[in-house]
Amino acid sequence: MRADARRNRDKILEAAREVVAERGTDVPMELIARRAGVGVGTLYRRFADRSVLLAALAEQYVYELMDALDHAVAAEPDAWTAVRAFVAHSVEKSRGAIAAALAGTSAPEARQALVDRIDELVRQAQADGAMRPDVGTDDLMEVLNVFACHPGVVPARFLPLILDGLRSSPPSS
Amino acid sequence: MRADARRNRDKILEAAREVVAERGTDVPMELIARRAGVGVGTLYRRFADRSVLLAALAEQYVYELMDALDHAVAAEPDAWTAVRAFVAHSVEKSRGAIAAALAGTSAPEARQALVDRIDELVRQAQADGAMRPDVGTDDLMEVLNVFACHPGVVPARFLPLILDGLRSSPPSS
DNA sequence: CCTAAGCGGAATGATGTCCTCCACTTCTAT
DNA sequence: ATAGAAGTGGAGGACATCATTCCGCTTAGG
Repeated sequence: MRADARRNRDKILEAAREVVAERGTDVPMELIARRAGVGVGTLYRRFADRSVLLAALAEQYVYELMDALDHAVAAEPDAWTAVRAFVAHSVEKSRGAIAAALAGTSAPEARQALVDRIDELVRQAQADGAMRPDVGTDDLMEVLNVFACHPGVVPARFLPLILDGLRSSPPSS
Repeated sequence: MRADARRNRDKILEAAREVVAERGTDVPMELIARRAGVGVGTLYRRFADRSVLLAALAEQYVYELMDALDHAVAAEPDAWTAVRAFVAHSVEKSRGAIAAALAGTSAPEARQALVDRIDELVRQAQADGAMRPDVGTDDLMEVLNVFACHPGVVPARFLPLILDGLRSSPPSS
């Protein structure tokens, strides 16, 4: 593969990440191409069609999220703090792409591994008594997904509210 | 206006409410017509185009939300409890249509009146010390909007979490 | 029973998007 | 330096989706 081709491929993936994050997975291909500064022809040369491009994105994301999780766990001995850090990082960093990564049909085994690891951490946080026992990893994923699919909301503003809602023993009224 | 025509008009509005709630405001007109059990021709006879239909929906909703608010306030002496009741009712009852009602461009004065009344209640709840002082009516509206625009989430599951996050003095970690 | 009001849904035309194709450009190995 | 393989851009064909119109038929209701 020629060096310039590789560069373009990277630019396309980066552009796709941005545009998908902003406008969802069914954004016109031409927008992605333009954002990457290439023609649609080039895009299609690298990714046979939209689904292939999204699959590549998804795979990239799953691995990145896995890394982020590892870092959070390594940096924070407390499970709940790690969950917070991971969620905050993921939402801030990836936005819409999370949807593609988690809800898409690509790389199912890697995705499952990620979900399993998150689940482990969630159970720990619950065992520590820091997180409500009546919400699970699925709920966490759903929250991520809402942020992912709803570009309008400002994560910095709402994430703390939602994370507070996930904590244990809020005043009961 | 003939009696059958009036009936059809009502069926169309009801169908539009359902379909818009499920799939958003840019749902195909034919779907609305089919759900109502009429032909598209009939739909267009009553509502000149999509924007007119949405405006009618929006107006209807704003008044309904206003009613719901009145009821919540009348039934609950406590402001925060009333906020909870109102939000829960609105989300459960209207879903996507809230978006049309609150974000749309129709009936701006009625909408403003509604927002003002909600704001009043929120301030009261905050003055009572039941609701975080660092979130306002705008945030509440945004939450409604997220539920409205994201048909995938189950309100019964997530609303309590979010409302808990809006409450005062959650444990601080 | 007459007729104005109403009705359904095929037809039309406007948009918007995917993806192909090919004449032209750029790399890079020799 | 240069051949030619690899890469590129973007116009355009094919297609799908919808909004809206139109008109021959049906029906309410006086």
